[in-house]
Amino acid sequence: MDVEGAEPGMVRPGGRTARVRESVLRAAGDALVEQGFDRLDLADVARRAEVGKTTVYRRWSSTTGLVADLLTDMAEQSVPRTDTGSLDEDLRANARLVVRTLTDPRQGALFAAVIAAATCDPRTAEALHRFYAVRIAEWSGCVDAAVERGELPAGTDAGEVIRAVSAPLYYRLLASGDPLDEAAADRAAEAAAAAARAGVYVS
Amino acid sequence: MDVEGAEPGMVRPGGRTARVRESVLRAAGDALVEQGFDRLDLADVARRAEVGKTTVYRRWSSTTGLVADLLTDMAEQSVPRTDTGSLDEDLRANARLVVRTLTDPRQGALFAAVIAAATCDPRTAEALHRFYAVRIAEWSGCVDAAVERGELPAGTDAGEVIRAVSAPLYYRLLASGDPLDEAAADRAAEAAAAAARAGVYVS
DNA sequence: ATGTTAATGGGTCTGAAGTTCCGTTAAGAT
DNA sequence: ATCTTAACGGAACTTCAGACCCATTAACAT
Repeated sequence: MDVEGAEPGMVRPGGRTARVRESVLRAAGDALVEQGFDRLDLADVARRAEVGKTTVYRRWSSTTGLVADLLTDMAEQSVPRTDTGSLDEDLRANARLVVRTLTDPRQGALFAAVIAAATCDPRTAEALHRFYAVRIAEWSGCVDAAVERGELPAGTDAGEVIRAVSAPLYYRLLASGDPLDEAAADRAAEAAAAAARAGVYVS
Repeated sequence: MDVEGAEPGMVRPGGRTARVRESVLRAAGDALVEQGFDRLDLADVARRAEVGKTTVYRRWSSTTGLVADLLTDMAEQSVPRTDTGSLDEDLRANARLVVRTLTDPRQGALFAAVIAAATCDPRTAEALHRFYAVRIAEWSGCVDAAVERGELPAGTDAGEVIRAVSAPLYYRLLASGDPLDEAAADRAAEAAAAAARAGVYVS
C-alpha cells in the first residue's frame, strides 16, 4: 500500500512512532523553558529526546512546527474547572489558576515561548487559538450557570467573560511586566464580573 | 582619551553614528514586519540599511538587542492622546487607536514581533515594559480627569484602567485570535469603564 | 509467524549565520 | 586647520543549523 503525500507518522502511528513523539515533545518543552523560543534548536531537542536528528527534522521540519504540535498536545490535557456556585468565586478561582500557571517557572516560560512562536507562524498561531478555545469553552460553564441563577443578564457571552478574566494577566506577562500576584488575579476577576453584571458582554 | 568598557556609539554619537543607527533601526523594523522575529537576520538588516555587517554585529550583537534598541526608539515617538471631556469617549478613542494600530499591517506585525522578542530576552523585555509605561502614563490623564469630575471614585488607579482597555485587545492579538474590530474596541472600553465605576481599580 | 515497507538513525555535506582582522573614514577635541 | 582615535566596512575565516543518503529497525497487514 503506498500512501503518497501523507505526513510521516500518519500511516504507522503506534509503538515507536508514538514513543518518539512523546519523547520529542517533552524535550521540546524542556528546551523552550530553559533556552527560550529564539534559541530552540531541533538538533538539541533530538539529543535531549535521545532520538535521531533526522527524525525531528523530517517529522516537524521547523521550530514553529514543533511548537504547533506541542500546543496540540497541551490542548488535549484538560484541567477541570471549579464550580462553587458563585460567579465571583468561580472567576477568582479561574484567575488565580491562570496566575499560578503563568508564574510557575516551567509553565510560565513555556507559555511565553509558545506565544512567541505563534507570532512567527500562522499554523502555530492556529494551534494556539485552538488551545485557548478549548480552555475557554471548559470554563464558560460557570458563566452560563451564573446566567441561569440570574446573577448575570440573559444573553451574556460566556466566552467573553472568561477571556476578560485572563486578558489583564496575559497583558502583564507579555506587555507591561507588572507583577502577577494574587491581588492582580482577584482584581481581574472582579473587573470581569463587574463588567458582566453591567451588561457589557451581552451579545 | 581612552574610554574602556563603553559601548560603541557612546563616545561619538553624532554624525555618521546617528545616521547608521537610524538607518539600521528602520531596516530592522522592515525586516521584522516582512519576515517575523524568528527569521530576523542581522546580515540581512545590514544589507537593507546599506551598512557594514560588522557594524550591526558590533553595536547590537544579537537580534534581541537590536529589537530592544528599536523599542527604546519607539518609546520616544509619543502619540498625543484625546481629551473629549467624557471618560467613555476617551477610553473608546484609546481602544480604537489600539485596534487601528494592531490591525495595521505594518504596526501590527511589528508589535507582535517585538513582543515575541521580549519573551526571549530580559533586556528586551525591560525595554518593552518601559515602552508601555510611557504609553500608559500618557493616557492616564483622561482617567485622572474623570476622577476630578466625579465620574470615577477617588483613589482610582489610572494606569490600571488604561491597561484594562488594552488588555483584551492584546489578548485577541496574541492568544485567542478573535477578531480585532471596532466592536471589540468599544466593548473593551465599556468593560474598563464599568469596572472602574464599580470601584475595582481603587487602590 | 512472515513479509512489506513506514519510520528511524547515523554519517556526511553545504550554505549561511556570526566572528575576527585590519585598513579606511570621519567625529570631536585642540 | 590639524590631530587623535572612535566607529565603520570589506574580506577572510569558523562554526553549525539543517538537508541528504542509505542502511537498519519495527509497525501493521496477511
